[in-house]
Amino acid sequence: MSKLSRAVRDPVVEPPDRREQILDAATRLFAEHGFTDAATQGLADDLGVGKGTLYRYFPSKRELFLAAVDRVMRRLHERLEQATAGVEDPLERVSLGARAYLDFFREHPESVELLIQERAQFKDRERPTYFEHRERHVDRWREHYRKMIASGRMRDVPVERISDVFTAALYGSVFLHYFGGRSETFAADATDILDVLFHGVLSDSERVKRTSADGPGGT
Amino acid sequence: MSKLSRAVRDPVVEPPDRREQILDAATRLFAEHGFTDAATQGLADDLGVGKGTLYRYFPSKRELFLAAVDRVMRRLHERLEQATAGVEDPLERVSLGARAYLDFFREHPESVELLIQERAQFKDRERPTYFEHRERHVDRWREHYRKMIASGRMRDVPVERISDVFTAALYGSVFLHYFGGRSETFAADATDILDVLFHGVLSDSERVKRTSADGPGGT
DNA sequence: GCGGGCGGACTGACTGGTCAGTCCGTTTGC
DNA sequence: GCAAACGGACTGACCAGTCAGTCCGCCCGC
Repeated sequence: MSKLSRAVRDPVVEPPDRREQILDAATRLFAEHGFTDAATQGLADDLGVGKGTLYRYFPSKRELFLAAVDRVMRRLHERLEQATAGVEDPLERVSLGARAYLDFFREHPESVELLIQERAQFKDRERPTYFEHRERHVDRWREHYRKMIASGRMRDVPVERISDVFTAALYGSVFLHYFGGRSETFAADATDILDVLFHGVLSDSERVKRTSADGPGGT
Repeated sequence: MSKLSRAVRDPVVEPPDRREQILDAATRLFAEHGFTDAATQGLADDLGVGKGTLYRYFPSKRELFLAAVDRVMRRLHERLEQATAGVEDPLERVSLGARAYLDFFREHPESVELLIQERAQFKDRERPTYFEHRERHVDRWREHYRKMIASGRMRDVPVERISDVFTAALYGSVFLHYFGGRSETFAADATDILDVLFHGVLSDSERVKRTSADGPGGT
């Protein structure tokens, strides 16, 4: 009886769980010590399992690491999806997306570390995980820019340029903020970044609605 | 006589030369293989010297690496200085600076790699080299923004926000461009980035001079 | 029911290989 | 001839990955 209910509720420790547990601990450890300095023995110790067990779930340290990075990126994009779900207005969507992007990395600084580690340690990879994921989603964002240009809400600038600069600003902000340490001071707030970016991207008519510019000037 | 003049001009193979040679080779090697996978033996081989010699100039692999990073950053700032030397107009200075910044990293991709490697391998460092250098120079840039705000050429936005977003966009652009591989497509061109950034930063009056915005829109 | 045995999840000591850093013999320049 | 500079063999630490063995839950034959 107790045996049966146990079998249903807590069957030994079902493998999928174990895999996730390993990924959790690995993410933490890799983020804390870096790929090279994170010893698999330490990971096993953290989990309270034998080292051999790790290799039952992942063929190598490298694959384990990459699985952790991939999971992080999947979660980022899920988060973006959630944040923008049901919102129709493209401008609103972009704002929410940017905010969610920054929030995600602020809430999960270990994700930033993992991206850095991937770039640093696996130079051989044709394309880092970050880009693989970005490429799968960037088109949707560009579509929003196109719509806004069509409706006269954005200046007619190549959408690739818009998305590239947006990405660069957000990406750069995440990294600088994460690196810089002095979290409070670096512009991590989406509002600040969007303020600057939008006023380069929005059409005049859209722009005057949200800003009070001032003074004359000349070159 | 020849001894004397030689002692002054070229004492033996002056250590500074040898030191620079080592740094050159180390920069190349670290950038190519990453810190961990760059073996000091390989470096010695590249240079055609014994491994012991390296340790006559640098106390450890770590110090050697950090010296290389530091040199890179010094060179970047020299380059920025040069690029803007003699130019009075603050707007012009900022443009030239941004351009020089991107050019520098495009011409020296190994510098990007070194910055990544530093962050990845030396998590213990209070502040990465990049920031140490940035902090020594950022005030000057902010001064330009202040001037432009005062003269009505920029919107009255906190200068910290301006410099943070500018830095983020440039920094992000360098990294994305470097990572992304497909160099041609990513907006690495300063003109594109500045176009977007300036129109969020410049005052209306300054803005109308350089853009033709269009169409209406509304939220 | 019940015991024997089967499968497979798990363990951790061990191996093989890698390298940073050392150290002393040698060479070079004066 | 004597420093100072150099070379490169050597060592000690470290660690990913392995594998022979253990342990435990379950199933099957009685």
